[in-house]
Amino acid sequence: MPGEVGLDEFFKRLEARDDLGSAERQALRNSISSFGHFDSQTDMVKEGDRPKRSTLLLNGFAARYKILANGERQISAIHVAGDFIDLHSFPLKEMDHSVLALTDCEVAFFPHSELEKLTTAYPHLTRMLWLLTLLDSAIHREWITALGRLSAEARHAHLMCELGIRLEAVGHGTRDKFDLPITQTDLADAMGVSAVHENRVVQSLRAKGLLIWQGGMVTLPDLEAIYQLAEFDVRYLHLVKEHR
Amino acid sequence: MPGEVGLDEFFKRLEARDDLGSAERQALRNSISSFGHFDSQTDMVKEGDRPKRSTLLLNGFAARYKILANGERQISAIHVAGDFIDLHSFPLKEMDHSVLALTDCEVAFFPHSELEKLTTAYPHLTRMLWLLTLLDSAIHREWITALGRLSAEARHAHLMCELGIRLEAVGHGTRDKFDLPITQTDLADAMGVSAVHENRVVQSLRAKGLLIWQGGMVTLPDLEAIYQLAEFDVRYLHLVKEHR
DNA sequence: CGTCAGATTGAGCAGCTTCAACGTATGTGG
DNA sequence: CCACATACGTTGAAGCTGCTCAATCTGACG
Repeated sequence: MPGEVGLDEFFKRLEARDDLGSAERQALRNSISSFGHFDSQTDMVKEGDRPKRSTLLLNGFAARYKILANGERQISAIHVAGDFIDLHSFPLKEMDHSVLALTDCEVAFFPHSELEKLTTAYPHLTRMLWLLTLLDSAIHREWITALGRLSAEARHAHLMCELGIRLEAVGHGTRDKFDLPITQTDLADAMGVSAVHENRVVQSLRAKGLLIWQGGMVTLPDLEAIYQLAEFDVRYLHLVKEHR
Repeated sequence: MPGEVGLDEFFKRLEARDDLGSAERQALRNSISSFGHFDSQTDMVKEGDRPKRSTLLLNGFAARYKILANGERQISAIHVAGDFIDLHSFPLKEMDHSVLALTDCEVAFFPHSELEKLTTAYPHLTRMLWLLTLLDSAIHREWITALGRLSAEARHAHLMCELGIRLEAVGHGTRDKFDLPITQTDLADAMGVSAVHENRVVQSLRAKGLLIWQGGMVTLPDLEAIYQLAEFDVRYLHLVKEHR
């Protein structure tokens, strides 16, 4: 495992929703077969793959995406440190989309055979892993709402709000200031707009004093205002610790 | 339980992905606390609710939705017979969206206490329930792609293709002919367009000979053509039986 | 200093929206 | 059995959001 990254973000993400026992934590650690690295802009898994392991993102940013007939790309999820990028491939078996490293990424691999053992021996841990995939699902629904009914500007604002909270929850920055070393072109493919329009959206948010974004660092100077513009309600991220 | 509905659709939906043992089937049956009915256009669960049970749709159509600040509605999922409408509330605890009965609905209730027992005693069954929520997730991703990158016409076509397959898989009609007793206004809120435009989309698909929709019955006269228009690839529904 | 990826700008166009009206089928009360 | 109400579908016209194409700018890097 690279010296500077570990499971801290992953455990923080889990413990934000429910306590883990030390046996559970150890069982998770023991389920890791190896660690790895992906260069920026390389595929971590591909549509049609049948992974024998799931990949936990320790550091960096990744995106799930599909390519359309005309070559356009739609990003359906952006993943940060502490997220599994393909835990769903454990029950689902076949990937129905690809996952791209948006930056250099450090990862840990969990063989499905080990995950299956976990589901037999640790029911509560199983529900916690299930929960992680349900959080992805909740975020998907929020994106659907944003894509269907919000303007591109509100949608971009919404994503900034979401990433701030998600990154803060794993100790990477704060809800109003965090690293986001990815391009406007990548964001455009998540927002369902052209790169040109995405740029106009960013400029409009800047002009309104709601977004500072330079050198891969995002600052949201007026959280209350951007939350209102984005109709952002943090509850869909389920950051409440309780028995799961 | 009403005489005309049962768990057939649910078991078909599961068995399309993996075999169930008779003990597992029985355990599922025994987990039902009661049956119920919802009138069309009533909420089955509401955003903010903390359900103590999950609801399996035995018959009818339901939709997950969120309401926006300006009163607009976005539907993020359409559920058919055999679908759990809120299985995710078991690990997630709090509903981050509401679910509406689009038609009269017959349901079965599974108390979370019973589901928790299942996750302790039946690891494989637990993974199958997990799988069901992952199928919802896969559909969410497909909707995100459609909302972000397809025209309203292709998007509507895509939904027709999807519903055909999903309904066929539970024995309600065939992929090219099935009941869909819901309004264009409801569909518009799923497609992320205005009711007026949704109507124009429907007419355009009719004019192209790809859609017949009258009296709540959908026929897709040229499956190959509509699949191509919609860029529909059935694989995201994971209708493959294998060890999960 | 040249190169290249990414960001920015302008201009014209297409898809979808809004508003408003009208059509059509079904049901209900007098 | 008619008068009316209601829900849903359909149509037209004007306007805005976001698109495409094409060019230009900027900063990082070899």
